[in-house]
Amino acid sequence: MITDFSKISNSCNDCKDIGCAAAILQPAMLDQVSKNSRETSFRKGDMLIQAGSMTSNIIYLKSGLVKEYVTNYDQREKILQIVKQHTYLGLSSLFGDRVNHYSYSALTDVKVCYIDVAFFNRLVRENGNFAYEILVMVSRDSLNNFHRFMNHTEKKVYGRVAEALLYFSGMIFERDSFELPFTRQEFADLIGVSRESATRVLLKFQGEGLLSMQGRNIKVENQVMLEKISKNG
DNA sequence: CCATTAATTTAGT
DNA sequence: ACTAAATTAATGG
Repeated sequence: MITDFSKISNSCNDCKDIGCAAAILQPAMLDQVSKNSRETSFRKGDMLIQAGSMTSNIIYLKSGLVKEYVTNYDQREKILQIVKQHTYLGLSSLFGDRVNHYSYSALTDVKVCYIDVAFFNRLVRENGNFAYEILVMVSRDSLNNFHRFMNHTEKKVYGRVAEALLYFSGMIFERDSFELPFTRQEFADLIGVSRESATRVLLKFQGEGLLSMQGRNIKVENQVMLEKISKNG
C-alpha cells in the first residue's frame, strides 16, 4: 500500500495505462474520472476484493496480474480466470448485483485505480461509446469463461493442461516462454484437476519435448502439438 | 544492516 | 501422505 499520498498524481488524461473504454472519453470527462478515482498499489499475494463484500468501487487494473476465484465449500479454490492489465474487476458483479461474487487477489505486484461505483454508473449511462466498450469487455469475458468451463466438462487432463499453457502463452503473456505466476496448486485449481495430475502431465509434456521448464519458468516448444492436444482432449 | 537459522510453503513421488 | 527443496520469517549480532 502506498502511504505517501502526496506523491500520487492522479490525472487520467496523461495515464499511460488507459484502457480502450476510457480512451474514448473526452478530456473533460476524463477530468471527472480523475476526481472520482484513486490509484493505489498492492503487493503480490494481497487480496483486492473478498467475495461477498459490497461493490463500493470498481477496480481498474493498471498493471500486473490478478486471479479471479471462488473458494469452495471444501476449502479448495476454483480459479475462474487470470485477469491481465487494462481491464476492470468486478463489472459483472456491479451490473448483476450489489455484492462481489468473486474474490480477487494479486498474482504479481499490481497497480490499480479505484473508481467510485456511483460515478462509474453515471459514466456508463451518459457515454454510449464508453458503455459499448464496457459491454464488449463483459461479453467477451463471459464467452471466454463459458467456453473454458464447457471444455472442462469434456476434456481430459492432457487437453486441459495444454489449453492452460496456450492460454498463458497466447492470451496472458503473448510469448512462448513465461514465468508461471503461481504455484502448481493454483495451476491445478485453474484447470480443475488435482495438483498431482497437473504436475504429472507437465512433466510428461516436458519429457515429450512439447515444452521445457525449470521451476515456474515454462517455454512452449511445440505449440502446434499442444494445440492438437488441447483440441482433441 | 547482514548472516544464520527456524518455520512455512511448494513440488514431486 | 510423505520428503526434499525452496522460499520466507525471525533472530541475534
